[in-house]
Amino acid sequence: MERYNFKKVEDKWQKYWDKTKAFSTKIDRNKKKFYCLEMFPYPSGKIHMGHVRNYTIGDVLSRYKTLQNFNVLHPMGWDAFGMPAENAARENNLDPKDWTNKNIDTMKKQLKKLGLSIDWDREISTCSEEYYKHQQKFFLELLEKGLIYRKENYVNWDPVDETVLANEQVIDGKGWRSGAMVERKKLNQWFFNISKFSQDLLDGLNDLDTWPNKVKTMQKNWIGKSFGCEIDFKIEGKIPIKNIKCFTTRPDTLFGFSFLAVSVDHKISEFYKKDKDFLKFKEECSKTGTTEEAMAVGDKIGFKTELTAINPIDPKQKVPVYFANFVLMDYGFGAVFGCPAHDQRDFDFAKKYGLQIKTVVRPYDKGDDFQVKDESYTGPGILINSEFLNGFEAPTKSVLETINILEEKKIGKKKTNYRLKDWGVSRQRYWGCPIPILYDENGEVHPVPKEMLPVKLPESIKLNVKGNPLDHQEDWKKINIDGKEYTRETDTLDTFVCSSWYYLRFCSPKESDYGFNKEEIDYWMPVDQYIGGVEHAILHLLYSRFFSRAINYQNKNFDITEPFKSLFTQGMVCHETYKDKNNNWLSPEQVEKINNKFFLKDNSNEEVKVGPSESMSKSKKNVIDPEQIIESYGADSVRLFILSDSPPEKDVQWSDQGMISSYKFIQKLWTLHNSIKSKIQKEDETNEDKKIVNFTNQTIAKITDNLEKFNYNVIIANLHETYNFFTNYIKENKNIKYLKECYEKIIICFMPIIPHFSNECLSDLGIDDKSVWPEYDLSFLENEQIKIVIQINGKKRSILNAKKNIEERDLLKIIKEDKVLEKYLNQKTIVKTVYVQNRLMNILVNE
RNA sequence: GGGCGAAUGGCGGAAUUGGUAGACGCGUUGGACUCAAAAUCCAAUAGUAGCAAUACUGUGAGAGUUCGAUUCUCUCUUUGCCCA
Repeated sequence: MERYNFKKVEDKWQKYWDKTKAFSTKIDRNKKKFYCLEMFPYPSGKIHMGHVRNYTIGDVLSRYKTLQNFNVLHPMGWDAFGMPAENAARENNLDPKDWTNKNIDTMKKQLKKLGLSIDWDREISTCSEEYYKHQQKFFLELLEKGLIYRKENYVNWDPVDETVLANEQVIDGKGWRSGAMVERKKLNQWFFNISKFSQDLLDGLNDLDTWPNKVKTMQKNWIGKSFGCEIDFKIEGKIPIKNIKCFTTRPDTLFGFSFLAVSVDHKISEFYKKDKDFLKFKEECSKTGTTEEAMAVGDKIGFKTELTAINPIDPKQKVPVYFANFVLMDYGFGAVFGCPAHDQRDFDFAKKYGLQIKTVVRPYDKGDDFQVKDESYTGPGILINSEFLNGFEAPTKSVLETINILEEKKIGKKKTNYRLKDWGVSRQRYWGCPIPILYDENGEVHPVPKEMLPVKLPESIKLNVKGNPLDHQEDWKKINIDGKEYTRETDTLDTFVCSSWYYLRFCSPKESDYGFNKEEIDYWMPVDQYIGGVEHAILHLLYSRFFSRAINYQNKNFDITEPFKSLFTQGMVCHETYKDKNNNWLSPEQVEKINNKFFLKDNSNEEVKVGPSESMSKSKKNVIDPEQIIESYGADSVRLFILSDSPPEKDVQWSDQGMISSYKFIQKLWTLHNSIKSKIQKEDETNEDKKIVNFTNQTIAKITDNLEKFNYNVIIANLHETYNFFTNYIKENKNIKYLKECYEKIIICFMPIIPHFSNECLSDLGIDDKSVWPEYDLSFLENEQIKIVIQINGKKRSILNAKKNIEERDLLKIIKEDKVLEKYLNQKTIVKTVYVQNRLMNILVNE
């Protein structure tokens, strides 16, 4: 027997799949379709273990569905625009396009080595003109429908990347990519009107049964629907503004009103723009970020105006009006009424400026003399000190009742508010999709005429400039149409726009007139299974759900609101972290394990500090390079390992031991295969023992079930069990009638996991590769002996063999004759028996 | 501070959804082969007691429902993620 040569075998099958275009897909109305999509990668240079895991999971599913005779669409592409390319190009004096395409080349080769069943004919790259020209058309289409608009707005400005960030891209007040503290800056921006669909995006979640609840909850919180009331406050003061509108979710605490706070961008700020103190204050405010989090964490500061606001339900009460840094212009109306006793933020503010703190809610277990002291009380309770509102249960009843009263008195109006804000898509970068807009000499907006699309990115551009390189490209910026001078929009689109519709493009990757072709969309969409990291739970998934709605809006050719029918979020690949004595990160390659302790490879005297296992990242150096691993152990071994150790939705620990053991296991399977093959070739098949038929049917049942439920780690266990069973079985039985048919079925079961190996085994037996997922039949078990657990008073005392479906009284007879059980039953009365057929008998006896 | 999860041997994790807890793998220990090692193969491996058959304890802690709870309910502890 030849040792299993994975290099030869994997190379052979990969070439075969390539040559026969085994995974190319066309519409086939005789088959049910299955669209399996994994989140496409950013071409950063090389694939990492996270990709290996993500794409292996998707590949297992695709191959399984193909074997089940589905028409499977399993495409791959590149999320190819973005800052790393621009930065790398700037540093190394390259063209971002060349850098990106080179990476795509490398990564494509690496993915092919994993043996993925991908239809490479549908490969797309978002930085190609072929792709982004359609995106520009979508942009104009959405603009026409009124779903895109331009406004001057404060933005999150990343001073390192010199670009605008969406709120979602600001994490802990820092840019998600650069990590720099985000600043506030006023800029003219393009916005997608995602908030128009707030309610629809929220409702849509209800239909996504097979999405993880975690993700749905995150989206729900992000959309942040809140129910409350808008209240008009009369204003007294020197400025000609009579009213300020506030939105509140707690109108019931209106009697605890002690100040009114407005955003520095509120329209009344117009009247203070010559006030030096105010301008100074405003400047101060711009240092805090624009996120809610920055507001909550940062210092609460205010600027007192000479204005007073009148409490609409208690006109005697007049309170000061402040500008405050914690009030956001784009939430509600940019004005809030302050009730310090029952809002911690208001409480901090009131303490700082010595404002009144009036308690209007008492906890259930306190009396009406309850007073808020060291912190606000935000829990439930009973309204007090609130005149006609006294006695209402807060907040359940009091909010609704108060709104009714305020509406009656024409002071307030019921209102639903959403936290979700419109999506700012302008980015001051070169390496992105150009926004197809022109400005005339008056700054008026004009869409680029359709026949002039795509607006191509200029080539050989100087990147080494401050800000947006496109801004410096005068010959590109200026354009003359019919004798009129225009200036191009130099901002490019957020790369999240590119990934919001790529799932549509995969259906019609070659369609040249429009982003997709109706017939193909109707057949393939929606994506039946989407697979990716949970880190995209909000951004990418919400944007995609928005985008399909935006296309759908006023478009008779398109009828898809939810792009992803099912979602699966896989866990990360983790590895221990290592540091030397100077706290520098060390890569696993620099470390050597001796007697359970870790030392430097170069200097075995220095012990290495071992840190917790964390998600593999370049910065912590705890990465394992997939290419090297595939080179040493083969794709099947890697696939086997990456699936074996943990459930796919959880994090998995990288383990060299585990990797080696997966590799060895493939070798063992090959040995087994050869033993089985030589048995099969002997013709004297006389042994009619059906144990193997039983085992095979049960195993197929288990694997089918585990595949459906994404229990891929358990399938690897099933594979080991199968190995153990077959190894023992052929040792015991010399000539076996059912071996061949059972073994063939079993190989097919493992095809999704280890495709090269399984195909090689089948072809080695002389079977072509047009395999079909095996059916199973558990009725085979009918006359089998099965094991039944016997409990006495709920404790397991024995396991008996019995015929399947044995009657209770027959089983009881056997129990009474059993020698082991005798001592538990002797001289005792049976009070009750509980019989679970084919599983368990519990006998309750009296002492 | 709020929301949602999670907790099972030395480790990663199984458990037909209320029915044999610890499948399968890693690690460890012992043995075979070998001059030796690696590789490979065989065996053992939750804890306590026992030569053993076996018995008792055991799924973060405590209660409850049930003939029976890792699974359902309540309280608590620890921990993770998301939002603030």
